[in-house]
Amino acid sequence: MADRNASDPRPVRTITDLAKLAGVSPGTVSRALAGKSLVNTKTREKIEALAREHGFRPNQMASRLRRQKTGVIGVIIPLGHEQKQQVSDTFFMTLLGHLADALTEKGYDLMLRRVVPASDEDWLDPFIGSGMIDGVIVVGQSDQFDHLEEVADGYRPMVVWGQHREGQRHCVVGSDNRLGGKLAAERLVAGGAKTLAFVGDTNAPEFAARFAGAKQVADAYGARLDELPAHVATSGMTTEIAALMRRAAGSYDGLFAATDLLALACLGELRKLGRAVPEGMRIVGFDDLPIAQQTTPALTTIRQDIAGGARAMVELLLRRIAGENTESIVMPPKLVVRGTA
Amino acid sequence: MADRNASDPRPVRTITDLAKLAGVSPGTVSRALAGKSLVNTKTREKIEALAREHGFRPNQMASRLRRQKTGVIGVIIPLGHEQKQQVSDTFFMTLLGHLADALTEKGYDLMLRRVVPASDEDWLDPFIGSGMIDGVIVVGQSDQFDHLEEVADGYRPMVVWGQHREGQRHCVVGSDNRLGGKLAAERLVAGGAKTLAFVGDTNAPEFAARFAGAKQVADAYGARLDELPAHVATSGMTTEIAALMRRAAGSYDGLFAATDLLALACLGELRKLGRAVPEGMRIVGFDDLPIAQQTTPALTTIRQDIAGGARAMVELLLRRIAGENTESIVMPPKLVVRGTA
DNA sequence: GTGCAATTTGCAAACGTTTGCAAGTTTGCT
DNA sequence: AGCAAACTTGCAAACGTTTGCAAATTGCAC
Repeated sequence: MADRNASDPRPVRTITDLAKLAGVSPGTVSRALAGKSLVNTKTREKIEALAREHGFRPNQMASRLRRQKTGVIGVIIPLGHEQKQQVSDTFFMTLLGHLADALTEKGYDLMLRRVVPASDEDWLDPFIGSGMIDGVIVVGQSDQFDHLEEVADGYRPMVVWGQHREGQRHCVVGSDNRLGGKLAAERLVAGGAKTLAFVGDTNAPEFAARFAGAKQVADAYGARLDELPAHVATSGMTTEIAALMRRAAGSYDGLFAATDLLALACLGELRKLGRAVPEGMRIVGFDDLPIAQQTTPALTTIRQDIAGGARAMVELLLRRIAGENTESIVMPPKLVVRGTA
Repeated sequence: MADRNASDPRPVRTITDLAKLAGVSPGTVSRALAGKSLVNTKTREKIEALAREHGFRPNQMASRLRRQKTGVIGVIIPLGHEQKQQVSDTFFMTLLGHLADALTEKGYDLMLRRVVPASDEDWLDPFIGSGMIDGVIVVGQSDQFDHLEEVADGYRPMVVWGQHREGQRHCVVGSDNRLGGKLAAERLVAGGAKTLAFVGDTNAPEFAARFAGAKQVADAYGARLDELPAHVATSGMTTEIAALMRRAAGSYDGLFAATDLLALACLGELRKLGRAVPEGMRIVGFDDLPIAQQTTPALTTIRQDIAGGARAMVELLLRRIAGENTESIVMPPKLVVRGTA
């Protein structure tokens, strides 16, 4: 408590202050605090003690400027043109949580930015060129596939979460959405469903792939698969789904929802309409968010390994920062059978 | 496209490079790019054009060091001692989303850090003292109330989300949890419930206040209110709640869950046990997360204004950074009546 | 043309670290 | 003792900006 109180006449702010106090040069203090082996154990201990006593921390801004390395990874979330689309999208937020953990573990800090590409052509470059971050993770491709390709040509340390396309140039990590779609459709068909509907907006590449996979299976089994465009915006989603379900309840016996959240909404609406699940309507979701276990009946869904994906993105990014060239990673999703299909 | 391609032999990296190109001094370039009025319109335009052409952005690290201002706000999420407690806690994540929006709007960047105070005594100071952030927002008090008080004495630009206690020294924004608890209990009692249980861990100050409020009402109406300690960890929560509900189903006719997520779990388990809601058991949650609308029956709950809270925190923090002294803000929650009570 | 104010610019000193190099010190060995 | 090798330390130059001050330029009125 000695010198730490607010009335301290001369707080120790810089490494030079501390050096004077310890009777050594700033350079030595720097080395001591950095834990380098070049400094005598006794002086190091003295300096460390002094630093602790005065609550001194070297200024990161200066350090990072000098070392030309920020120790910060930018995480940028492009929001679709539907303004507040994913304000609280559980999936992205969960991914973000895991990213934070993975980055912390590797000693990096995380700088978060949410942007609306539609309203700002130049959404990625200012972040990249700011000199504030060593690399960037883009969470979701939104409708910016081409722009990402372009940026990737000139900026190496970038990893994107999203859908992989043959021959693309930006490094991406994501699930095999097509496979996921197949698994979902297979499960529905296996349960006896013959007329299926895909609930979701196929403008997003991920969703389009899920639909394509399901379509392939449906065709193979001679089942029908229609597209029911629904938006993932949290507010208003309920009423949209309600209308959709009223129309759909009679026409289909199997639902493949692009997202657990959508599946959840469908489930709720169907129940209100008195339609039995899974007997009258089988449902498969996508993501396997924690809530999927909580519904009744619990949601049958396609599991994405979010934590694993986050770890993979971080690892890839660090390798890229180190100068390596990395391939994209496509992770296989898994069918999780519960009560709705 | 002229000089921007990768093969550019001498990229324009520093303000000095650009200065040479423009035939002026670095100082002038700096002033021009900063939009100061001290520079001739013609030279400014020339410099701006050049900057655009070469895709030049001044290095933020250097700028911030020099100006002693980072333009970054730290957001730190203390995780309870139950390690992965809120890995994907929807409430905190939603709050985070709104914080990101509010900060962006004010021209600040957001630096995210998640810490486990239990395993690291010194979780807040390194962030504060790093010189990387102009201020910090702490999302949730966890069990660190005293530590926050201590830090607040020496560090002004800090705002905390959490529970307000009479005479506390750190600036806090949060809901009137006690009032929320009262509203919940009142609703339960009004529906005819006589033996109530609070589901949640009262070690967290927020939850304790919710319990206290409910207790007060229960006492006033001569109803019973027991405490059912349950943890909010996402994994394992389901089984814990399952056990709890098996024991509770017979003994109570009203449940006040500390969180919508808990309420959801209870609802699911009770349904499995064949207990009718709300007829056999009335339930009130807390938060009013989007999912609360999706359950069947939809969840009656206590609504917190998350977006408003986020905006308030940011505004308060900026005022504090500017040197003002600010009072805490306690926001009144609202009862949202739906199907479970 | 001269004088004086108003504009524009350049100069150079910060901001607080890190680090290559060289000087200084200790240690170990003959 | 003497000398080389190993270990510690100090010095000073970066990192890329911003900004107070002074110098240079311009404009304007006399």
